[in-house]
Amino acid sequence: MANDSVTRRMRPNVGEAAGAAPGSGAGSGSGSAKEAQPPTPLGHDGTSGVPLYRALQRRLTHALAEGQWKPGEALPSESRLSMQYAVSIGTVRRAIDELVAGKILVRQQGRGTFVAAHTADRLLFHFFHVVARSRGSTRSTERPVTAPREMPSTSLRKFRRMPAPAGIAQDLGIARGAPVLHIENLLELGGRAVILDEISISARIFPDLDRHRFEQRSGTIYGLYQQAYGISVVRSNERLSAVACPASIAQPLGLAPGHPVLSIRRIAYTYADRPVESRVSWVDTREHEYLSDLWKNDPDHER
Amino acid sequence: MANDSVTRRMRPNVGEAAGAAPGSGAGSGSGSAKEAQPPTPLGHDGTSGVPLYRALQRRLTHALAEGQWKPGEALPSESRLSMQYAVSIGTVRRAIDELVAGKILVRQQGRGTFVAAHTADRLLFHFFHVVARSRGSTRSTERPVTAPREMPSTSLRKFRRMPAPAGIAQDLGIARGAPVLHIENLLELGGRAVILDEISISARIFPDLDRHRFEQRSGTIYGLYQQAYGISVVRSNERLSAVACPASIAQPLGLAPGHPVLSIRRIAYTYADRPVESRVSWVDTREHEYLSDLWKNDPDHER
DNA sequence: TTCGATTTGTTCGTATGTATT
DNA sequence: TAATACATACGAACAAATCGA
Repeated sequence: MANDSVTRRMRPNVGEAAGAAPGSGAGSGSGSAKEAQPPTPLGHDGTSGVPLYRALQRRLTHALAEGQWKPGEALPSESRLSMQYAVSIGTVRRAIDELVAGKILVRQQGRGTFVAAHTADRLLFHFFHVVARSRGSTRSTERPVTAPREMPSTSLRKFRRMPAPAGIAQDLGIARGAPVLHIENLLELGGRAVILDEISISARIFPDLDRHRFEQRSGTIYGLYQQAYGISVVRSNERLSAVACPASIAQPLGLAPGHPVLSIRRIAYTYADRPVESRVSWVDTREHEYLSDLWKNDPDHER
Repeated sequence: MANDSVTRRMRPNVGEAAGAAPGSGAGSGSGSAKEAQPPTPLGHDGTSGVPLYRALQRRLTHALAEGQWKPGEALPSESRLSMQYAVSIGTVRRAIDELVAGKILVRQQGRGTFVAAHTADRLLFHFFHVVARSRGSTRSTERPVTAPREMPSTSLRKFRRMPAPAGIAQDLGIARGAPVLHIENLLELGGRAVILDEISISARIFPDLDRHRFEQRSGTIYGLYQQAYGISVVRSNERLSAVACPASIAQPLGLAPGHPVLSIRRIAYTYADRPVESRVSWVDTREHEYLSDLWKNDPDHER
């Protein structure tokens, strides 16, 4: 079998929680420790039942929530992280794996691991589920569901500050009556008004956001949340129903009142499952439909 | 650096594609080959750019499609698979990982890895997305979205054989006019008719399925497909829209014709993305809604 | 353009922990 | 108790992509 020089570890990190003289360092030869940060061991006594990689994952998630690395920025390399946290590189990879699967991080071979940013692409494929109605999905060519999604153009219709109604307060986890910003946004697809969005966000989380700033944003709304307020929407939860269109909604959509529309109640969350936005979308599904591909995964979604 | 005794491998499996005398077996020491099956190396010349674990994953998927292991049965253990395919156990785990994530396989520590079966639970959490309308999602208690789903009771309304219309033929990837079974099923939730399903399946894939066999099934419909015909639905794709309820649908649902209903077009697929079923569901969303939790993952969904 | 350093991706191997039978 | 099987963790080597000198 050869090779007994390997340090016979027995849980490397049994230093109990805080404190723990860093220099001791088992594993990975003593030398070359120059310039290296003192390792910040995970508080992990091995008896807790929590796997190491999950503890690290949690640590990374918290760091992300605190904005330690900005969207688009690179995390420290895997080898650096493995040193900083005194775990093996495999454990680091495992911790990152799930964050990548959740689209919170993005890995690029040869470059690094990056915090996912709210680009138009991401929005389209991860949060925007309304597509042109397709009869005859091409088939035969193997790539059935990469529907040619289209970037909507938006126009702001209302922007006002108001006290949170009960339902929205509950959605956002804030007190009833707390100030919220209520935004009404009309979305066009193919030159046609298709969706009316009613967006509610806590005014405390988005201070000094006003009509002008909202309209002058350069990218998507979630991009604005992220770039201007450091809030990354990473997940959303939607409940759909078919209802008769209220008159106030019907008008901007060019529908007769009472016409069936798709009503979507979405709650959008940031890192620690904290709600950020409550949104009701009214969708005219005469020419469009809601696509729920639960789920083609994305094993091979090149590009 | 010490330790040069490690076998200097250079791609173990370079045996070129088919044929390849099995006995030659590079890697994994010569001994202990008793009783072991001759390894069936993956045709993998290392230059193809296809990772080993993905080749193995494909191999496993094909084996599943052929019914090599029945639903509920255990696969060979990871160590056995690693011997059979002459890859490391880590590579086996990696290949299985994605199948587990896709709910095609289920791992149980200490027991084995099993082919997912269509139990009621699986149906409810993976394919059935209509839940009672919730105002005030409990919040506060950390487990927000494990909605208390309810098993629907069903009653068959129609069962007939007919030539496939164009749209359904396309959905199912069969010739127009080929025989299909068309099934109409009414679903009740809480003693109330909520969903009308119109199901279309190829009669060639489900020979001798008749009204009686369909009604006498013991479990879910997908369970019937699986147990009686060896066809496992592993994925589905749904397109939703809001429409005015046709009279023929309105009647069984106890709705006025023209009332808004949610229309869901689903195509259900088996292993190699082969379509199995085309279904249109009409949902009365006055007391229920469609839940699209894209996606809470299921990192910690104990139970 | 080439080359080397850096970083993620793949594969192997080993040891040990924990659940099941 | 012992054997089996999956789960976690570590480490090594090499492949492939990227980027700057």
